[in-house]
Amino acid sequence: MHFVEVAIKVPLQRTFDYKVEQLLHSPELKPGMRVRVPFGSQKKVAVVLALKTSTDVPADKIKPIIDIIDETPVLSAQHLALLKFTARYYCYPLGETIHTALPAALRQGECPDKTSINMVELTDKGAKLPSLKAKTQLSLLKQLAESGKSSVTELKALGFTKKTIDSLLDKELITQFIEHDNQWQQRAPTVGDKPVLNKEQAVACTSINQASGFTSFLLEGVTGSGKTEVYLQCLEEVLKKGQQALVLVPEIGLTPQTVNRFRRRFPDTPIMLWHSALTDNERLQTWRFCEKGSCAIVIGTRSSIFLPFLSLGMIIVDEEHDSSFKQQDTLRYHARDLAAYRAYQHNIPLVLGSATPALETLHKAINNKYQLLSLTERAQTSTANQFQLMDMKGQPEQAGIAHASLAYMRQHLDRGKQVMVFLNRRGFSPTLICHECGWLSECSRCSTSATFHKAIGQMICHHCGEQHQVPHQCPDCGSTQIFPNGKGTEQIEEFLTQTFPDIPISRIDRDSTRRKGSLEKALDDINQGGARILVGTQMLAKGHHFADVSLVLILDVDSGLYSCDFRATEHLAQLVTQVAGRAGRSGEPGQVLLQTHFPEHPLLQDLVNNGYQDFARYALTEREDAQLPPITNMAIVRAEGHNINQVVDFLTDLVPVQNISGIQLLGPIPAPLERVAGKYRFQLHIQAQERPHLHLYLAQMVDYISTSKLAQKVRWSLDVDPIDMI
DNA sequence: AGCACGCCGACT
DNA sequence: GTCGGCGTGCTC
Repeated sequence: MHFVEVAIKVPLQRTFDYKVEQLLHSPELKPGMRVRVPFGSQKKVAVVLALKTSTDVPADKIKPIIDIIDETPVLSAQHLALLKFTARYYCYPLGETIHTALPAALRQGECPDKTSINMVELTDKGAKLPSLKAKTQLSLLKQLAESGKSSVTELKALGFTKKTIDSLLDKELITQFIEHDNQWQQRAPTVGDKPVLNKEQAVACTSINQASGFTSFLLEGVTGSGKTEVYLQCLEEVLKKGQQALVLVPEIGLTPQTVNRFRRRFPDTPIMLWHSALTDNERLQTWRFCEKGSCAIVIGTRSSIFLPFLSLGMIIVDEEHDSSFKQQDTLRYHARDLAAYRAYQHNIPLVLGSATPALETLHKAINNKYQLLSLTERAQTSTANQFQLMDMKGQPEQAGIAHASLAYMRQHLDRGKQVMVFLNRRGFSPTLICHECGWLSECSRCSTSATFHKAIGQMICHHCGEQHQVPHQCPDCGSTQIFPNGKGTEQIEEFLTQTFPDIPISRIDRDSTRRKGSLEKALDDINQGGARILVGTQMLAKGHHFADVSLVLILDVDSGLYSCDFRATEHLAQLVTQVAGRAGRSGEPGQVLLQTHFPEHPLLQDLVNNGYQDFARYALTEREDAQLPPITNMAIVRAEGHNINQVVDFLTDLVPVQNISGIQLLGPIPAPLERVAGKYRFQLHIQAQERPHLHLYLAQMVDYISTSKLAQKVRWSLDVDPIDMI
């Protein structure tokens, strides 16, 4: 008699055994294959973890598998090991972990093997970029001129229609061909034009290329220092060895410009993209191409860390500090940290690149776990910025902008430059206040305010989305004297429109870019010089290049200085540095103004005078003193429910699970937003000097929770290595 | 998480 | 009489 141990997608910290009755007649059953099994009263797809000749399950309980789905495993032994590690590290059920890693098409039943892709490229006629009346057709030609070739699905993702493609095919400006999954013969790549590296870049490339086996590098390079060029030249060596590479990028980092740069460098190398907008079929296709070795480079967001590779030669994580690498629900994995495990597994180099490395990464570099490579020279086109702290104490101001700041804005605008104003709060004002009785607009379901959106005349809660009409009168005292309280981007835009009536202004935030394609349109407009003042939130900070911006004004620096989240200053410094990187790219130095009431704050002083590199090292010593991550290791148990007592009781019950040495517990404490969408939220912080202690404790705790009756009354989740406290 | 089983209230 | 409410317990 033969048995199999399988993982099933159920929220249980255990696996299940089945018997296999006619093993002789079935094709060779191997770990990583999917089987169909009876489960309770239902049928489910399960993944085989191991074959065994005995089981602890009593004979009257064990059932036979129904059938075998795959002829070859969907998960290799190594891949299975990665997923087992992930499940254990994040204390998440293995079946659910496998479920999140697999593309939807492989989650249930058999699926057709998609092995070919429809591609298009320019014909000789098309390469001359003839003038066309149709604008979209012309821009498609331009895109192809940039990228070399492109799959039809990718073009559709960029907003081109089948009609546009068809008419270009009719005109014989482009031609269509099929790329099969065996077309990449793992041969030496054709390499496009490449610049000569400066000394630091060359040192970085040599170090990475000479690495034998698993080595982690932190490529710490200021904006404009040419990190991407280092990636490209390292990738070239990987391709020459006939190996594949994975390039992880932040969610907003997957722009056509980035991708085109890779395509132009390696014109005949299959490069595929992986991001949330792919359809199930496209995901399956990319998955298959990767596992067969038919795709050489994947550029992908967080979840591409779970792709299978035939012979992975390198993993690159660009902007490794970016928080989008950490999944914030269900399986709360960090793609950068899993990348480290994968690189170790495959015995290959890992390259983490950032101008503003996370303190976690820097800590490892300082302790020689990662090899530090610094790029300090800026390329010709960019110059170092001048930082200036604008002391707001006693300053006359309007709409939160100091008069002195306005004077600077005018100077830069008079010189024909663009100005960027940055405020991390959308809407007109975060609250409305009653002048008579002090009433504040609050969300009825959350412990937070309802934000005033003037343009659409609505009050909106930014946490639960609840929306209602703007009140004419105070709901408490009936007064009509109710006013906006505090500033949002909408208000800044309104004020600047009045102050600079002749200057076109563009506002970029989640509200102004809701419509598909509107962000691209706005960015285009800015780069054409159509808008001269840019007002925006986070969205403005990342990735986009604005050559003519010479002044950056950051309005709400102080909110990051005194926050309950110990990572707030780190994030503020990263943001300031990234925003500042948007200025001064056209040759002359940019100016960066930080408005603050605390100009003497040591962290601000350090950041402004010595830059992020220095700031980060100082911030690490603060974490050391406070015994916070990354010096110590942390996990948070979060719980929420409509009944506050059930939530608190659940967490309180966890505290004395076991006294394990080296564990500190804090809580239950209310979450920074105690009530969201009518639910109460509390958390328990767990900290340990030693990681093994933490994991021992967590494993035991999760085990205990599975037997706890109190757990059934609340929604709970465990966050290992949390990056924010919410 | 599903789903079945089970034990109480209001309906044709 | 029975339809259906959701509390409790189990899934190899």
